[in-house]
Amino acid sequence: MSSDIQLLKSHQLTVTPQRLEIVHLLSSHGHLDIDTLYALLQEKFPSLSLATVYKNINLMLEKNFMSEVPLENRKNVYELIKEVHSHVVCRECNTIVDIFLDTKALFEEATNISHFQLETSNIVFNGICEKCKIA
Amino acid sequence: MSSDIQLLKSHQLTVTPQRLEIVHLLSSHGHLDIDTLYALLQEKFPSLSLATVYKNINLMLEKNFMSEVPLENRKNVYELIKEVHSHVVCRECNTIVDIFLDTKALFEEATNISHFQLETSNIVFNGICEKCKIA
DNA sequence: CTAAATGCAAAGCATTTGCAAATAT
DNA sequence: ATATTTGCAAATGCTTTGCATTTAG
Repeated sequence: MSSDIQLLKSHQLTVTPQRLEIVHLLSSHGHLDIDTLYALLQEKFPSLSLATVYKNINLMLEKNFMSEVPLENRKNVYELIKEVHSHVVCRECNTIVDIFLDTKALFEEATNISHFQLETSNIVFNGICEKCKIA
Repeated sequence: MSSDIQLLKSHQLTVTPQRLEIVHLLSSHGHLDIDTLYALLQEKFPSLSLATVYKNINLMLEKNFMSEVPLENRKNVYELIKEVHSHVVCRECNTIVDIFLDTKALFEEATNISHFQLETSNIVFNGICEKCKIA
């Protein structure tokens, strides 16, 4: 898709087929860890090197093109930068869902208590999703 | 301190000098990553093996004696299990502060939006502490 | 005395680096 | 044509494992 090309260019990233596929996979899957991303990329580029995936992830992190989400008991996952949001993780099927919460009050509370000048937050909820709850 | 001994015993952990020092360091420092913990332990036990530190951390995690806190752009830190709380991290001096927030409303909001049965949350605020702000 | 923990060395993963060949602009 | 990226292989770094020795209960 040409919007993916624009997205890469707007972040000063040279457009390569490998990078386009990374963008495509991340926008269709939402969040992926390195190994899953590599496995999916290999379907399209069997000779792709894992080193290339690492290099691109690091580059894209530097360019603020993607972000790294640290999770408990799991490898970090990566997602394209988008509106500020929180995550909900299913402990059973590992599904990660984005949720948009109003965190203003909490942010203020945290500022008042800590006396820090707060800039960002990372909020993750862990539990079990509807499907897994039934099963 | 004998309370540290009781703490270990109550979690079915054999009491060793190395473990007592781990408890002592964690209760005095609050949060430590592996390397810092290892460095501090070596002051008291110069021949301590890093493998022993890893083994103990894993054991203590299993026994729900300590917990692992994943942070952005940093190695995980470890802390003794205590009341549910959130963390505030200074990007300048890396100080980590515990804060006790009322997250009930947010928890409910997240539950309503996601339809997950939520169990735990991990809330981290990043910013700059008072001392570093001035400096 | 028996079970468990420690320390060391080796093994096993994860991530990064260097460089020649290929590709993007 | 030049600069950048890719893929490979080697290097580095982090964590776990196996085993002999020591320590705890």
